[in-house]
Amino acid sequence: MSHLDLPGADSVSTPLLRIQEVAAETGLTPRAIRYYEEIGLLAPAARSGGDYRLYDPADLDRLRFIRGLRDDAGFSLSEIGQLLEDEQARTRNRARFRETRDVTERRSLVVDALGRADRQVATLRGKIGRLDTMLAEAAERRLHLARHLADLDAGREPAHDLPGAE
Amino acid sequence: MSHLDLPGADSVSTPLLRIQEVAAETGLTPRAIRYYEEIGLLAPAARSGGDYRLYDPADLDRLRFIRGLRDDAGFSLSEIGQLLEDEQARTRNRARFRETRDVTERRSLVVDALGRADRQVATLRGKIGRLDTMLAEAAERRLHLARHLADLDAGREPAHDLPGAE
DNA sequence: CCTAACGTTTACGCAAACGATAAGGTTGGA
DNA sequence: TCCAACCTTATCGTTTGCGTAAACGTTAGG
Repeated sequence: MSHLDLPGADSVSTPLLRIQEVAAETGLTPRAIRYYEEIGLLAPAARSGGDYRLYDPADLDRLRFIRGLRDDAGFSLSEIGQLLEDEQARTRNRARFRETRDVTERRSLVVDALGRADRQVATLRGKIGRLDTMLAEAAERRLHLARHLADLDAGREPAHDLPGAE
Repeated sequence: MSHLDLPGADSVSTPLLRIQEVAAETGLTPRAIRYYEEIGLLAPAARSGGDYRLYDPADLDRLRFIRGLRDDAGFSLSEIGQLLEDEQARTRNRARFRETRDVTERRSLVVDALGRADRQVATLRGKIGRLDTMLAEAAERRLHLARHLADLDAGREPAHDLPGAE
């Protein structure tokens, strides 16, 4: 949606990709991509005459997003589904927003979107917070060890505590 | 290890718990706990005469740790196994450290531990970093929405951008 | 027109991480 | 001593997230 796509200008719009190219591009397997479709995580932008799945750049983004959530954040596909539904609702809301002039409806659309954004933020903050706690513990252990090593290398005996002590 | 446990003072040491109490305490199910034992994530501290599994406070910590990694960080049980092995190695190293006076060996033990700590830190930082990116995006969307809502409530038309625009 | 490479649907297979149930032994209190 | 509540091992079932083949249609090039 970064630039205009004139209706009917299919020939110059975007080069639709077939599933294997998409797979290579996203690092997913064709099977995984079809599976994601099966469980409702994405709809391929189009189908060819021979019923081949055809994907546009937006689909690629979506798939990369899914992969990120799966690999990086460790979310389950159903959790990812939730996040994507929010994303979709957001898009629908934007469209609806532009269609109406009714201030009340506009407001409620924005409020709705805000609620979903809050939920996403809260979800992510929760995970990050818990990971931060774990990181802090690990970092502190590391620091103790580094200090101790410095002491050893300076020929000192550890004046402070033992390595790994909390 | 916060206070002394005299050797041979079994009667007053710690109240060993049976699996269901452990389950209630940790939020895991008995089945899950047995399964974790099955795949080598923990060894119950003891068994009763009738072969009941008996757990001590350290086991509880370990189980809570496992649950945290699983639920909060989304690690697989095999990844958790790796982290726990590191933890174990760390404990062994501390013991070995206290047993030796050889400065060279002591140094190598500390270096070893430091390497493991670094790996843990790096792993966690990676995950947190990727989550932070996602959080930033979500937070920015939220901000746009909040601003827009404020505009609407002030009776203004949005002077800046549309809701949800990047 | 032929065919290699790619796609389709359908279906079965598999590892992970348990849940559920069966058949039986243990514990601890009335 | 007896029973309810708890435990044991063992086995099978379930969900998730795909891999892998079968049987067949599509596309694009020579």
